[in-house]
Amino acid sequence: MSGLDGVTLHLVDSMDEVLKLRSWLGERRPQHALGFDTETTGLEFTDTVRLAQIGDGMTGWAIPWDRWGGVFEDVVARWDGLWLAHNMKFDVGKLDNEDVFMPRPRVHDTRIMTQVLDPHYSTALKNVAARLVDAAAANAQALLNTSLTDGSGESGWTWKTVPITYGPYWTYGALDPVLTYRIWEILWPQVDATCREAFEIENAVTWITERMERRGVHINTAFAREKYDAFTAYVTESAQWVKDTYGVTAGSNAAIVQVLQEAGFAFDKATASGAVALDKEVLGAIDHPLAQTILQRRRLQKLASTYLKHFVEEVDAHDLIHPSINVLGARTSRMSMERPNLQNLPRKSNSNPAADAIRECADTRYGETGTMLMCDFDQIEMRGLAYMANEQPMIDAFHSPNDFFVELAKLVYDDDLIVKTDPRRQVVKNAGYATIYGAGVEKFALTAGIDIDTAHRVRRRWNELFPGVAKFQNDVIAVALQRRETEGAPYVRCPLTRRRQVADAGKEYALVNYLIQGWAAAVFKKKLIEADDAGLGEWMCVPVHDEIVLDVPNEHVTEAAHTLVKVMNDDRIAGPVPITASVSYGRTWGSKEAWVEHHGE
DNA sequence: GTCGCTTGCCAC
DNA sequence: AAACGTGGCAAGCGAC
Repeated sequence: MSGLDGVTLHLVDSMDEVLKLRSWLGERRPQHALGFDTETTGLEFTDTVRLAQIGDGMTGWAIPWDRWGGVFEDVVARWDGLWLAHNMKFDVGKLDNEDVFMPRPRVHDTRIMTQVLDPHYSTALKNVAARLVDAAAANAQALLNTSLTDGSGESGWTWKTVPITYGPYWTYGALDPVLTYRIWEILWPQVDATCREAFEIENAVTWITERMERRGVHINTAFAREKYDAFTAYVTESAQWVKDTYGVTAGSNAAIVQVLQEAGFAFDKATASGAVALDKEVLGAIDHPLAQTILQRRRLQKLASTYLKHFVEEVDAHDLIHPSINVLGARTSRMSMERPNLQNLPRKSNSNPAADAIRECADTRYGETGTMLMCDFDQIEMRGLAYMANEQPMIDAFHSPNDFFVELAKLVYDDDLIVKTDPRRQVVKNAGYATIYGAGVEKFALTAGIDIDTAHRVRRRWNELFPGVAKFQNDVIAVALQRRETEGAPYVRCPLTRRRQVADAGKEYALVNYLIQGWAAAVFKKKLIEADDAGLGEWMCVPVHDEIVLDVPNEHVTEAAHTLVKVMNDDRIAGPVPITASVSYGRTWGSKEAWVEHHGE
C-alpha cells in the first residue's frame, strides 16, 4: 500500500464517536501498540492541551480536551499495551500538567528510534514521516503547522485560537499518531535487530532528564541580581567612555580596529571570511586603554547577558531555573541543554576572576541544610582512547596511583623526575587531546603554546610510544572508507548510534573523535541510569557530559556521595582500563572541596 | 521590526 | 594531501 490510502480520521465530538472509539479500542491487541500526541496552545511551559490524539496505522482520533478529555483519560486507564509518541517528553509533560499520567515505562519514543538508527537525518516528525511514510501528507501538514506557529495563514489563526472544528487542524492532529505508529512499524524491527540496547538507554535517560528539568536548579537570586547590576553598569559606562573618548561604538569591531590601527597597532589575524580578527587573544596583546577596556567589557557582558540575565529573569516562584535538556542533542549521543545552557557555565579562572560568581549563583535549595554534590569522571575520553586502541603503556599509566599525564610525560620526555607542575605535563596533555580531536601539528603547537619543531618532536615521540593509537586511528578511517565504497557513505558505529556519518567529505579524521565522544556519552548515560536506579534520581539536577550535579539534603549527603562513588567508579565497563570519578561538594556549584570517603562511619 | 549571517566566547 | 570534535548563545549589521 502506498502512503496513507485508506486511513480514517475521527473527531470525537459526540457520544456516538465515543462509542465508536471504545469499540475500536476493544479490537486493539496490546502488541499492536497505540500512537498518541497532543496539540497545545503553544510551546511554552505554561501552555496547555487543546487536543489529545490516539491512533494506529489506519485510524486516528482527535479528542477535544476541554469537552472530552475524560475520554482520553479513560483510554489511558484501559490500555495496557505500548504507547508510542514522537518526542514523548513534551506530550507526557503536558498531560502531567492536566493530571493525566502516562505510564512512563510503557511509553516509547519514535524520535529516539530514528536517532539511534541514523543521527544524520532530521528527527522532526514531519521530516521522518516524509522520508518513511508519505511525503505529500507530511508536507501539507507542515504547511498548516507553520501558518499556526506564526499566524501567517489566511485566517490569522494561531495554535491558541484556531477552532478545534477547523478541518485541517483536527485532521492533521489526528494524523500524527497514525504517522507515529507507521514510523514505529518501520523502524522498530530495525532497532530491535541492530541497536535495541541503545534505544533502551536513550528512552530511559529521557525520563531521568525530564525529572531533572522539573526539579530545576536553585539560584541565589539576590547575589545574581547584585552581580548582574554591577556588570551591566560597567558595560554601559565603558561603552559611554569609548564613545566619548574615541567616537566609536564599543561593540563594533571594525570601528575599534580602525582606531587602534590609527594608533599604530598592526593586525595580522583574520576571521573565517577574511576580515580583521579582534578576539580576546588579539586584544590581550595590545597595550592600549581602548583594547583593554573592550576586553574587560566583553568579559562582563558575556557573564551578564549569557548567564546572569537568565538567572535573574527566568527563575520560578521558588528561585528555581528549569533548563530544557535535549537527550539527543549532539549526533555523537552527547546531550545538550538550552534556556539556559548550564553545561557551559564558566569555570574558575585567573584571567577572569569575575567569572567565579556564575557557578556561585547555583546553590542548594535547602539553604543551611543542603549540599551541592558534583561528581565527574577522570579523563574519560583519554580512557576511551586507551581502551579502544588497547594501548598498554597508557593502560599501565591509568593503573598508576600517580597523575595520568605526569606518567605519560615521564615516558614522552624519558624523565622520571617530572612532577605535576612541570610545564611538560601540559604539553603532553595537549598532545593527547589533539589526538582525540584529530588536530594537525600546527593546531597542536598553537594550543600547547610551543613552536612547530617542538610539536613535531613530541608528536613523533608520541607515535613511537603509542603505536596502538595510530593503528586504531588508521583502522577506523580505513573501515569507514570501505563503507563508503560498499554503502555509499563513510561512517562509524558508536554504542548509541548505528551510523555516525562524517559531516563533510574530506573530514574522515573526525570519525575517530565521534567514536571516542560517542563511547564516553554512552558510559555517562549508562551511569545516569545506574545512579537513578540506586535512588539518586530525586537529587540529580544537571548532566554535564562527564559530570552529574546533585542538590542533596544534608541528612542524605553521606549516603548519596557513597552511592555516587560506587556507581561512577567502574573497572569492568572499559575492559582493562579502570574508570574513576571524583566527587566535590559545597554550598554552591562553584565549591571545590574534595569529598573523601570515611569508612566505618 | 524581523531574519540570516558573521564574529566571538563559554563549556566538555 | 590535509587536518580541533560536540554544543548554546549574544551582539552587530546588512537585507528584506
